[in-house]
Amino acid sequence: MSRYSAAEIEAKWQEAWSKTETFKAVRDESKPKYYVLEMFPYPSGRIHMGHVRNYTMGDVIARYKMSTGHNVLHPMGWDAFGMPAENAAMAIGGHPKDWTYGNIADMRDQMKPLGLSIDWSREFATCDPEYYGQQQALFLDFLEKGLVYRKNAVVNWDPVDMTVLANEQVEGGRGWRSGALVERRELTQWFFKISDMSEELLSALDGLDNWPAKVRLMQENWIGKSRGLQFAFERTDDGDAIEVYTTRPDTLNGASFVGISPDHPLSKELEKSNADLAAFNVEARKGGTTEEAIETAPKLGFDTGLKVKHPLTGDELPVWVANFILMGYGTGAIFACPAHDQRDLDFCRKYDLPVIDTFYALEDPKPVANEAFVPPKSDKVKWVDHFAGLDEATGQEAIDATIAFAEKGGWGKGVTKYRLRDWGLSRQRYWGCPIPVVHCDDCGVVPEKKENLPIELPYDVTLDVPGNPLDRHPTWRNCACPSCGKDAQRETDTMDTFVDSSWYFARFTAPRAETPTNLDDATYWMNVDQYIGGIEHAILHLLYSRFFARAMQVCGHLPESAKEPFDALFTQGMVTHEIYQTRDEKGRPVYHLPEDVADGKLIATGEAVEIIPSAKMSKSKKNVVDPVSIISSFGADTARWFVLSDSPPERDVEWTASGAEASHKHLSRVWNLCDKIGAMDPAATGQGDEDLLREMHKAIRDVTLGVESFGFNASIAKLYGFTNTLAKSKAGAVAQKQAIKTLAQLMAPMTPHLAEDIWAHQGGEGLVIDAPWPVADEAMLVEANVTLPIQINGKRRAEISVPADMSKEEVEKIALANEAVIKALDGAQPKKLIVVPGRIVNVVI
RNA sequence: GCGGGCGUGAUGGAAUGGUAGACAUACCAGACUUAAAAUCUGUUGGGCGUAUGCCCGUGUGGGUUCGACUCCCACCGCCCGCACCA
Repeated sequence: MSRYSAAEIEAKWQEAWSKTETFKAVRDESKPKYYVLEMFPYPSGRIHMGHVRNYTMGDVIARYKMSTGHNVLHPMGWDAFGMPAENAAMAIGGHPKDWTYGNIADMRDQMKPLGLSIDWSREFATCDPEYYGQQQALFLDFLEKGLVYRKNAVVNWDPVDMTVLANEQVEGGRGWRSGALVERRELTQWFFKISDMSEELLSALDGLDNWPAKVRLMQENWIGKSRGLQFAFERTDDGDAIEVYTTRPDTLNGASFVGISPDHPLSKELEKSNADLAAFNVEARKGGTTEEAIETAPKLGFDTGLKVKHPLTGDELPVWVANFILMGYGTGAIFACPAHDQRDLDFCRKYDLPVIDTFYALEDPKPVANEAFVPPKSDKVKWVDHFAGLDEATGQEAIDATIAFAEKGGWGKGVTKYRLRDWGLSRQRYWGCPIPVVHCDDCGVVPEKKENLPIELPYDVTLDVPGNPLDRHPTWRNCACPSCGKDAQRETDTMDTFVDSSWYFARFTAPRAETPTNLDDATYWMNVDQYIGGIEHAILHLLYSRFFARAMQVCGHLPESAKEPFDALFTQGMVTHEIYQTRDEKGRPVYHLPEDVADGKLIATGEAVEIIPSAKMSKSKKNVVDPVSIISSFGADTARWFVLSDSPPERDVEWTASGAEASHKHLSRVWNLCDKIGAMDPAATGQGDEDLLREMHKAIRDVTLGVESFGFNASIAKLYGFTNTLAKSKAGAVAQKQAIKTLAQLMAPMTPHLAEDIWAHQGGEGLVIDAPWPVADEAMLVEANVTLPIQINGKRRAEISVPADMSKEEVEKIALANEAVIKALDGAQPKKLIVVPGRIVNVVI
């Protein structure tokens, strides 16, 4: 008997698929199309287990759909622009382009042995000029349609390196290289007008039934639609207005001060003549630009000395500058109601400002001390003295009444606002798609002509000093103005890499087209029927892609039907691994590679290691498992089988060596089983043919259900079960052969190479990938009898076996005649008797 | 800080509001073997008990229900995102 040799059969079947061009996607109107896409990878140079899991899931879907008669598009590409290439160039020398293309070649080589059903003829990288040139064309189209504009925005500024920093380059408020305290600084930058589509992007979420509810909710919160009151406070000194926006106008009577952002025009005006305020603002602008940094920074305030008049009470309120007020949201000015907002309360306690209660809990009317009273807007509360005449009302009722009251009085109006900001796409970096515009002294900002695209990145750059090398390139910047022809200068900012990934799915439908898309191809292949990727992309990437699909439709690059580009979304979990650590003499952790550890001890020294379970794989923690070494020792099918088994796809899966070995053992077992059945006398009869086939049909039903509902782990559990049944079966050769062939088909999406080999071994016709998916015979699934548990007061005490179609009344009779029930009742009548047909009996005593 | 999620044996996990622990790992025992590996078989949530069986048990505390891992409230822990990481 020969042994299961993954290396041998995997190479063989990959060659067979390649020879027949099985995975080449060609338009075919006679079949339903199916577009399955996994989020494309960043070419770091090494694939990791997370990739294996992500692409295997997509591959299962793709292969399953092929078997069910679909014309499948399953492409692959590279999200190839971005900072790591520049960082590598700075750290180890070399050029971002060479580094990136080298990594792509390496990763492709590592990925191909997985046997994925990918149409490699459609492959591209976002750093290919053919791709980013079309992206530049899209930018110009968006510009023409008014979907792109320029305005000022804040960036992280490193005052020592004199360069813009990404958020991830700010560590604890300091630049990662220089260690200097980071400042927020304004630059003129390009923006996509995504906020114009806030309402559309929000309301269309309702139609995304096949997206996880949590992702829709996260997007909804991110867009952040709010209804509030906009009105002005009048300054007592010169009568000028300070416009504020509030979502809690009902608390207006509890206002204790008006707060403005350090970047509010009034604050900027005042700091010119107020050195103390100027110093305060410098301090307030320190730190990173992230919302997290701003929200968690200590709350600081500065009393401007100005006063404003409360529009209702006429009281004077002080005007403070506060570091936690964002210029980018609302009007950059608020009024604070400390009694009903914890942040305002902390601020007022710190600066000794008054706290005025505007409502109390119905049953507990006590003034606020050090904890703000913030009930849900739907709770009824008791109002201290509400101007709109309310006594007991919910917050929402009071908000509505206040807005109506303000509009009637003419001093304010109800306004709908969105938290969603326009998408800043400018990056002061080299390794990205150049923004195709030219700055001309006479004509201003001029779009490049489409015939001059792509505006290619120059190769001759140096990355040895911080900053954007395009800025200091001697000649690349110089060009002729596309409008007047005079000497002009190129824009040196490049695009955010999110732009690259916001339309690649559309490009895959016609990757070599001379325009961004080919409308016929896009109409045929779009939408993506199943998109698969990490939950970390739940908001930005997916929201930006939804915006792009709409903007591309406006420009005629996508059909109307493709404006929600992803019909179904699945977010998969990570692959984790234990971390093995010891401590050095100072107590700092020292990490060890999995291969250096056995039985909880270091192999070299025998020292015991601490084990941290279920940690995200990371190089610095040394808990990475390299798919390449797994494939070379066990084969791709084992790796694929393992990452699908055990954990549900949306959750993290922990890689364990024993689990991988067990997967391999199981596949060997299946292979041996195939060998054994193949050697049976074709005429041999046995016992239990019917039972085996019954189990086979149940396996077909359950495995299919698992694949269709992303329950791959459940499918695999069923396949284990069915394999065990088959291994123990004494059935005749015909039934066993049918069973193993069906097993091969059911395993084919997960372990395609092994499945092909078994299929061929058992004389299956053609390739298993081309064989139609088996269909469960309903008649074989019907069970004659069911086992019903009998509960007494909700606890299982006995069980009975009854015909599946037995009436409720008869089941009741049998249940009451049960020994355990009679004993428990002890002659009394049951209080209640619940019979759920086919499920359970509960006797309440 | 804000938004979203997760929490079940030694371990990964299963369970349309209906028998908690399917399937797998690990451990233990047995078969085969001169022996080991490989393979096969069996046991295994905790406690009490010879046993029929009984009690406890799904992060913690409450609630809804005939019945809760599942629904609701509060808390604890961990993970993801927070607009220049991809």
